[in-house]
Amino acid sequence: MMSQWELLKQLDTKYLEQLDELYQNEALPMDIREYLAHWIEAQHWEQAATSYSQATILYQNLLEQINNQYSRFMQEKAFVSQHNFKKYRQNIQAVYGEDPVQLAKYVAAYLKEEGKILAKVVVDQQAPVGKNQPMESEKQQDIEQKMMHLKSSAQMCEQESTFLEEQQDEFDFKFKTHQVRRQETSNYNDAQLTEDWKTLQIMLNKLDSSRNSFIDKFSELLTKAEKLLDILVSEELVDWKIRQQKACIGAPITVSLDQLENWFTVEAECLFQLKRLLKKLEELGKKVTYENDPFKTKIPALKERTIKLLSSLIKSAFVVENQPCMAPQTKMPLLLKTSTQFTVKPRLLVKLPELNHLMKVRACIDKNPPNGKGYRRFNILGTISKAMNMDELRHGGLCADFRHLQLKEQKSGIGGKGSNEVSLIVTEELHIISFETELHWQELVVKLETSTLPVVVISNASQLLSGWASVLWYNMLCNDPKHLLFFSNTPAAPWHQLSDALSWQFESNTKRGLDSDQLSMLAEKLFGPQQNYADSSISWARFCKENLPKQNFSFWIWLQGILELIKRYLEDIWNAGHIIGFLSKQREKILLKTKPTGTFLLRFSESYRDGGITFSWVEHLPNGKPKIHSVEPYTKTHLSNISLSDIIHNYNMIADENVPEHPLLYLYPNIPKDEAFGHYYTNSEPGLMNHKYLKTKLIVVSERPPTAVPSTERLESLDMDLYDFPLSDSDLIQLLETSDLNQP
Amino acid sequence: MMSQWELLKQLDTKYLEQLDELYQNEALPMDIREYLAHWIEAQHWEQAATSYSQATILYQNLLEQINNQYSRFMQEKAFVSQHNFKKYRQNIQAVYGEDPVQLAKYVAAYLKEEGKILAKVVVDQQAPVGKNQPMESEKQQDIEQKMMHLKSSAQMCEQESTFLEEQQDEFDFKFKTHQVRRQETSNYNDAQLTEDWKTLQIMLNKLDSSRNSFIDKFSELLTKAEKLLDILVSEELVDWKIRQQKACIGAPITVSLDQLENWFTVEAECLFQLKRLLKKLEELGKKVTYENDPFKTKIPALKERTIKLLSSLIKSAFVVENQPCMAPQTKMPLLLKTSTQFTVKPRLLVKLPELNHLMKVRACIDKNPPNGKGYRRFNILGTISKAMNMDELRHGGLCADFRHLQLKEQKSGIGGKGSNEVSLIVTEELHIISFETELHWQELVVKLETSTLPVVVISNASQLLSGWASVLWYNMLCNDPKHLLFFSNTPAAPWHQLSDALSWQFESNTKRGLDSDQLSMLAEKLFGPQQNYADSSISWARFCKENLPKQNFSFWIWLQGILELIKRYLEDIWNAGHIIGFLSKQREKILLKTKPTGTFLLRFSESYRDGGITFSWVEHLPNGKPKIHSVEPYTKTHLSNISLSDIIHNYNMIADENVPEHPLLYLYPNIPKDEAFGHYYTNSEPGLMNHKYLKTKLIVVSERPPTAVPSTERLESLDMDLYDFPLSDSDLIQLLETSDLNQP
DNA sequence: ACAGTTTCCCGTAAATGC
DNA sequence: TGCATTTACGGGAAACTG
Repeated sequence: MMSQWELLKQLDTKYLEQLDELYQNEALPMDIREYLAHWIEAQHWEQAATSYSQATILYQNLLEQINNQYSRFMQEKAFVSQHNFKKYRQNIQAVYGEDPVQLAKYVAAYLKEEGKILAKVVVDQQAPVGKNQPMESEKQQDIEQKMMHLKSSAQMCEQESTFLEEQQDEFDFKFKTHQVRRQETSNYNDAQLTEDWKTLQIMLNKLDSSRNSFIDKFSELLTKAEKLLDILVSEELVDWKIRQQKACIGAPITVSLDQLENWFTVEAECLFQLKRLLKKLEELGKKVTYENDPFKTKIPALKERTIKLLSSLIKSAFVVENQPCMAPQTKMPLLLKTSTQFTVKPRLLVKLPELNHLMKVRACIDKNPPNGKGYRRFNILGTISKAMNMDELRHGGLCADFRHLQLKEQKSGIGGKGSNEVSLIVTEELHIISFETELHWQELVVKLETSTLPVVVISNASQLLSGWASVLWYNMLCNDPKHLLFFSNTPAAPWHQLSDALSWQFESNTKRGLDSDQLSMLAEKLFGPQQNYADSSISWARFCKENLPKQNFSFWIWLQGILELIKRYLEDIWNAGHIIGFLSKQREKILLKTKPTGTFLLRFSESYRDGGITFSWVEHLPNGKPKIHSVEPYTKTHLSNISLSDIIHNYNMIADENVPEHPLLYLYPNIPKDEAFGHYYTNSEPGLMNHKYLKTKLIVVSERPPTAVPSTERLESLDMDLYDFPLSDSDLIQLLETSDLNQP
Repeated sequence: MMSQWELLKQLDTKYLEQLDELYQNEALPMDIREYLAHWIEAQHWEQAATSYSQATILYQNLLEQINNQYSRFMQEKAFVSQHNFKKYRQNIQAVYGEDPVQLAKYVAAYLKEEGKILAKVVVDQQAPVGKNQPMESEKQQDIEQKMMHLKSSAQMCEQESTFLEEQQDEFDFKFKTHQVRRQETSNYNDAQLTEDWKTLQIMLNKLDSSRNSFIDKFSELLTKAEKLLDILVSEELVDWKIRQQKACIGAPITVSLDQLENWFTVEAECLFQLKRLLKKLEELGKKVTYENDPFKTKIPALKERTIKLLSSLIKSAFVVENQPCMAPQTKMPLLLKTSTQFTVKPRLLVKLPELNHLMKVRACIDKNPPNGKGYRRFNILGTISKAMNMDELRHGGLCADFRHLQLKEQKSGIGGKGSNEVSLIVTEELHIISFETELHWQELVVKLETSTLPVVVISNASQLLSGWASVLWYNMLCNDPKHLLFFSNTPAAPWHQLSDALSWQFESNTKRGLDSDQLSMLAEKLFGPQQNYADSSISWARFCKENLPKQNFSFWIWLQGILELIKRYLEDIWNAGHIIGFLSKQREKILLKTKPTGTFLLRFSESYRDGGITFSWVEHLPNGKPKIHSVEPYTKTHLSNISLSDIIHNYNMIADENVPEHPLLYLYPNIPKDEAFGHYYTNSEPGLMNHKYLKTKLIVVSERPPTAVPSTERLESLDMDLYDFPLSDSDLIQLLETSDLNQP
């Protein structure tokens, strides 16, 4: 089994950070936690924390474990590890030798905190959107219960039918015996016959009553099944579809169909069982019947109900599990490019082994196109007809996995019927791919159809972002799965929804979303400064069509440019949380001004279309006034050659005939530069030609502007108030000569 | 009219350099040559050079012209130009005031030298390859003469036929009159009749003799035409085809078909004329004939000869003017990529207006594929059938311009018939596209066929260079136009051919080829050091398949990597001749060691696959020994961000807590750095956000290696011989402290 | 397993269409 | 004419295939 520690180590950055913090307090070295994970987790520390003797035993055992590990290191010649463990042991002896209970307390506390982190993960995963997590769970349990009940009721019906059969057989036997006897011995012993007849009469009455009660039960059972199906279809499936929409646009939720499949399958099995049962009852009814026999009068209706219910269930069970998607790693489903392959996967949630390879699914696009003039028409190329099958090895569902499909535009002459419709731009034009199949099984004939969410079709990657904005907007705001004219009257988006969606864009492409400060900055950019953005909402045009003030690109293009920059060049330091990125210059000043000279932070440029990042640092002038410097933002052009970390590492300011200065010292709030970025510096690898050529490196420099001071350190103690004015060279020389600072 | 000076200024770099050199001697400032171009060229300087009075007049006039120009500058407020011209005038007065003849001599000499440069251009353009320029021209004149002769002979035949007709008409008339008279007046005036008969006899004899002589002349004419066609086909057309092959691989020759078309057309016209003539003669023969009439006995043979000659001419006249080519600007014909459009243009050199739109040409590929197992088969997609037509507007020929064709591989099951053939790699597999058409005209039926040179078909741009090597090798070494198995036994290339071809690669992609020094370095790289490479030759494998010593790429790949680097990032300074580029380190040292410290040159790296360029400079150590420094080569990765000129501009060496040094001063041999490269520096444009952000720039730096001296200037006067040994920091400090150099 | 070869597809540039 | 949209294709990487 995997240890708790192993589980923890696999978590996302943000949880690892918590873990890291937990072990800041060095009560237990993490190395020990790591190497002795299984052993540590197997002990009863909590108990030991209240018992001196137990604590002592654990203490001794821990030391022994450490020694064992030490020996293993020795065998592996892992010298450094040996050294460390030796020190750990000494340390533990020194600290806990007198007080092993304390050790037990600490370890117990650690384990408990770790457990809390893990628990939080589970919570976050299960209900990151719907806040009604416990309710959900209750609902699910309720369905589960009803499902069990349905199953056992059906089982009981089955049994009862056996009982009915026996009852009727007994009657039948007696009745036939009676008839024979009456023929053989007519007039003989009339009383006996009358007696028999009476008995038969009673038996028949009982049988009739049993049949009636059975039919009633059956009907009741069907009613239950109907209600249950309604819950599955109108609540659970609808809910799943909404979650699928959110997941499509990046929400960090898993949208498994397994539970739904299970429910649909169980109910289908029950219904098929009932259907078989009805057949059996019909047979029974043929053998023994009588006036007002309920089997004769009521079974046809029951049969019809069952079949209707079954086909309704099966129709609802045909869904698109994986929405059409070009390259899964780009995280942009529902956005298709002509002449580019895509994948889509419809699935039948009724997973009966007998259905494997039974149903052939055909794909087609735009079965019901809107009457628009410029509405493009497409053909699907590739294998558009596939049998649904289940991949038992991979525990998969019953589905048709379409791959290598592609769209081609039909270059028709004149397409439009109705001509004065709204003509949408291509990235707002929605299309639907649908799937059809038929089920012929056990006298059942059901036509199935399902379709994808609306899809945007582009012809070039340059339309990608614009198309993705449409997909985002649609699935954020519209739960109608077929509203093809959504963009002919596009609704505005409330900030509380949009902010989630924006964060998802980052979260799904990197290991870090946007925090509330960052989102605030974005809100301010969209709405202007306000106390609270909860009730604000932004129009579609403002979001991605109108340009930002003074720029020639929209908010969306700007934001995506930054995301692209992060994905391509800044992923490490973004994940590490070193980039505040989204903050206004005002806020930047507020953050930096109280910090020591040389404190810097990273901020995304607001004026670059394709993403730019700048660093700003604070310098406290001798007059006490803080001055914030920012460099020209770096773009992908720069970063493709030098990593931002290297730029930060080597950045300096030059002035002719002066020694260069390095103005960047601490990453805000107070992390020494090398501690934050040192990990990412490119170390000049000792190449093959070390001796043939002089090593070179690319660095970024600025020239010290004339208003600034040539050397901060040297002048810091000069308590003057001159530096908001430009200084001439001679001024500076005078300054330097009158001070005694040029003698080190 | 354009002045000589204007013409000169439009020439290629290499000529401009000669011009530049010419004016190095400042006998006449180039400014004056520029501004007074027309006037200067209109005077008779040569005459004046021998006549004091004329020289004096010109001298005076020149001063006046300068004054006029000076006034114009004044109006334009061109202050600097005013200043210059004033100085020029003073200078001229000072130098030539006493000796105006000298001035005239100089100017005359200048104009003469300029003329020589222009003449050289014309020569270079006309016969840059074939060295037998005058012979060529003689040959052409000879053909031209024969052509004229043929034409006029045909014309004379035509006239003679008219004479013949008249002669025969006269005879016919007389003969018929005679017959009538004889009938009307039988026995009357016998003597008159006899006389008439005699006259008729004489006339018929004359006619017969005329006919015979005409037939002989005609036959002679056909013989001439046959000989002429043979010259056109076996010499001129073959010659053109060879030149086309050279031009395909980059040779700077123009391969116009116009003259050939003219010749073919003229001869065809003559032959058609003769054909019509023969018809006419046949008619004449039908009207008047007699025993042994040569028209009866000889015309059929002549007709056959004429038709045979005509169809032979037309067949030969069908050629591929433009070989298949993907993108003309890449300069790589005969190299096709599957699924990529290409162009190809067959042309009929017989340009008769009547043939316009008459002939439909069909394209197909690999009509006669070799029996090879792995030989791929292709289909041509696109419009593969086109009528030949002529674009009169653009003075074009009669041709079928195929565009938007593309190749697709036939994915056959098992293709091979013969199976143990040599299986060539794709870039050595040759294919031929052929064109078929038929001419039905004037009772003539001719089937025409022509085909392209062998083509290499690749599927990805990564195979481009390899494929281009094949095209180069084939057309450099093989004049058989259909040798599909050329690469099954590839011949070696003599250096004298290869060196031309290599230079062409640069010449066709930039404005500068390779000079003999550069080619020597390449030869040395291929053959090792030798006195003379004229007789060396290099195998196909060594050229582009085997790796260079210690590298993992071939000679060809290396060279193309450099060419690519030049095309993309260094074109300007390459064209300007600032890059020596190809030279060994030994030679580099020889060139630099006698030059002052700070003299540098640019050299291509020999160890980078995708092209690398480094600069090396000389530093004279205090001990007098020259030391050559080279930086790590720059690759496309660097140059895509900073131009080499900017790197050179800002390059410096740093050492902690020292002022950076700029070690690059003069481009070899002695051009100040900024003079050579200043033109190409990126001036930091004053952007929009000058005040918001601190300007930054990317620069390249090296750290001063410990063996070198911290500051050349400071230590130059220390006459010590320490510097071949590493110095420790403390050594250096001591050195500095014991000298008095740290007080500026 | 692998090298030679082809296919796939992004992103830029050019062409096309409306 | 100008803008929206599509087509073309170089180049890097993945996929294919004997």
